[in-house]
Amino acid sequence: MKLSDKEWRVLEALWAAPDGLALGEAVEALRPATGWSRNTVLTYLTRMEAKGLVTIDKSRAPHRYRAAVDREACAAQERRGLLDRVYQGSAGKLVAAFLKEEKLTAQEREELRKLLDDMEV
Amino acid sequence: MKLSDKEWRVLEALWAAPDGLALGEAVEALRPATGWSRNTVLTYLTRMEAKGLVTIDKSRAPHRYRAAVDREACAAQERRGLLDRVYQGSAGKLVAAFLKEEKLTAQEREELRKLLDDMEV
DNA sequence: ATTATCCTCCTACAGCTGTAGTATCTATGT
DNA sequence: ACATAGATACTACAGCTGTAGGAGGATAAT
Repeated sequence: MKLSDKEWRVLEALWAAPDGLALGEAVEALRPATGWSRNTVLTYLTRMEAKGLVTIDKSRAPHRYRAAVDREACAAQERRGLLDRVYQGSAGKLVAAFLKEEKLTAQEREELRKLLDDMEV
Repeated sequence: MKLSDKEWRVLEALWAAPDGLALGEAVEALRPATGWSRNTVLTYLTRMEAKGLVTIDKSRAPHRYRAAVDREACAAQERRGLLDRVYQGSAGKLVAAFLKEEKLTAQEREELRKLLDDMEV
């Protein structure tokens, strides 16, 4: 399932709330970054339920909205998408491109080196 | 400019042909991977011209279609999109995720190590 | 000249995405 | 009991995306 930019924002809000959110809470959480009206948020939530991205607990009011997909799984899909579309599956090229372009802290570099070492075996 | 999956395929075909392609050539290049009809290809090309992704040299027939955007620039945008959307801009996390997930050849690992070393300064 | 191919242009149409508005129902405060 | 604030459901509508079909002009082969 390919997520749009905006769907990511919705899911981020839900992932940040393990017990789910009521509509009002979701609106509060999303408004600062998006400026969406309450109804826009509701539309996203219901459409995303239809797609299996969100579950809605309707057993009491207000309904509670929860993410139905795992964040890391979604992240993995996005990574895979980029890898396949742009780098023909070559993780080496892709990682090299990131390293060339982005600044990393000394600590991050250390960690990455360790990861590379672990792959050695 | 956010590219769709299919637009990437079109651009890949054009990037592979520095002198541009005539429609028939583009169809040939794209058909195996996509199965698109000639008109579908033409629709992509003309829509993508409107978006500034493609240039069409109409000075003689058949027109020649060329990529109007740079592949590396597009790749950079895609990378940035993933980085911002999913990793809040933390290249370290993103690269770590790739390293954990993907297998790299010894040579790639060597090269990445060198990149990390170069960042040291 | 005729016919078979290309090529280009214009049009179409359904599904998805972004962004709501309206109407209705339901607690809640007074 | 009544007004108010939330919540939910239903509807809307424009723009983008995927995927062509048909018409008409240009070319090439016979």
